[in-house]
Amino acid sequence: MPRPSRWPELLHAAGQEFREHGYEQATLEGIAARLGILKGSIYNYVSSKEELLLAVVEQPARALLDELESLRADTESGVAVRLRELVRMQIRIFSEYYPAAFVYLQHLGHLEASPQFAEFKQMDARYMAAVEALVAEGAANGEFSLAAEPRVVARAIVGMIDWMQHWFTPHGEEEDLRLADQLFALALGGLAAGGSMRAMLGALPDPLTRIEVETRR
Amino acid sequence: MPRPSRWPELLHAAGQEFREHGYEQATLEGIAARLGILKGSIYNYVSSKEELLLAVVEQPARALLDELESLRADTESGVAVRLRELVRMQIRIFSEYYPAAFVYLQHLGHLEASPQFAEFKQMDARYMAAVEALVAEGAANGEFSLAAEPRVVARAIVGMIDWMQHWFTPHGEEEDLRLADQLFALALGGLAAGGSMRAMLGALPDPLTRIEVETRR
DNA sequence: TCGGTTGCCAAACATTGGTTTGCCAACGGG
DNA sequence: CCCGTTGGCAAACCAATGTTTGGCAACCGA
Repeated sequence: MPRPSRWPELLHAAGQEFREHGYEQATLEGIAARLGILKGSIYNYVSSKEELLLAVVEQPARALLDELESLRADTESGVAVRLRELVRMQIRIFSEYYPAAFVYLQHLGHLEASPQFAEFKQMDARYMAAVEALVAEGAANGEFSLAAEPRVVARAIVGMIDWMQHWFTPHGEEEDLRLADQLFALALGGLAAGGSMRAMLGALPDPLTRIEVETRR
Repeated sequence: MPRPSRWPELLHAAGQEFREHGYEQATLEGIAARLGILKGSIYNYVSSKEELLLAVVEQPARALLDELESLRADTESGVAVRLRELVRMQIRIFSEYYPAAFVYLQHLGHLEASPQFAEFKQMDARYMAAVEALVAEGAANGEFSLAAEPRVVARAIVGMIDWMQHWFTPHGEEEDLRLADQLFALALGGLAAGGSMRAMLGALPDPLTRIEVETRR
């Protein structure tokens, strides 16, 4: 029988297991079982469990920063448009790298704590700073009219999105986009967005097509 | 030397330790060390580590539901006012039961997974349902004009608040209230809340007094 | 065909950390 | 004053699980 490198499989299996049980609870045995191998064999690919977590989480994290960079390059669009793109992007990446991105969000704490991941802490800080700058820019040029400090606004928006892991499971691109635009509309116009503000929001997604929601929060 | 029951101390120590290291990483030894006793001695108070987590988390969880109940009893105030109270309440409880409430939010997943905590899962579901109902009521009576489904709106608001654990550490009642009202203003009016919507928001908190923010997100 | 490399098995290892047990000192009500 | 209760110590127990080691079979390029 053929013997291709099963590294992608391993990554996938680890992602699944980490998502279902969390990093601590997940066992190398469980991960290995998904490939039909023994736990010891995993050490042909990585030299520790934590390194496996790193590998899983690296892809979505890097994708996030990469796209953020290209978003920064966009100096033509208005701030609101760029913010919408940011929201869309984050949800798209969440879906695209699904189990991995979920794990990333879920273990931000662990990642930032471990000295192994100083790099991630930095990546995260840069991401947060970018969002904050975007908000501040909008406030400065008059597109936004903030009722709260930019730092707080930025964190609230990011939180709204990041908490999504608890109640949303990706089902497809169309739904992802719909959800992203709903969240963006909410961020932009709040609970009153349907009224007088509707005009400046542009075409809003159809609220009649229900978005799937998990029980957990 | 006197021998008072050190149960409160234990609860406090456990809360601290769970917050700093997370439930899995925290060790009974570490908790015991805070009291100057041995880990085995903890079993005079609880019969398992998980029971200790339960005990820590029970207070804030129950407080949350209790206050939610009294909020439901309020049928006089408008929906917006009740929603503001809800936001204030959640942040107040977060601060009041600080280490414990933090642990509660951080381990929602673990709690809901463990069969031990079926009760909590139910509590959480009821809480979420209440928020959703509030949003829907506001949409129905015209106070709100939603740009997204009530389920999504409710979850976004709750997420915005719950994610707070990652960047906010309580420093005092005044600041708590200020933060709560900023978040509420954001939920109600979004990024444009300072403009045309300012009137209907009433007295907004002074955005000049900076709110302390942690580095993490 | 041959030598090295790869991927895995099989089993043992080590250590952490939750849990159990038996005992003892101090306290406090009757 | 005495006995039951409480809270803690000391040490052992034990299970889970991350990690190591040595070997072997399949594959591959030369």
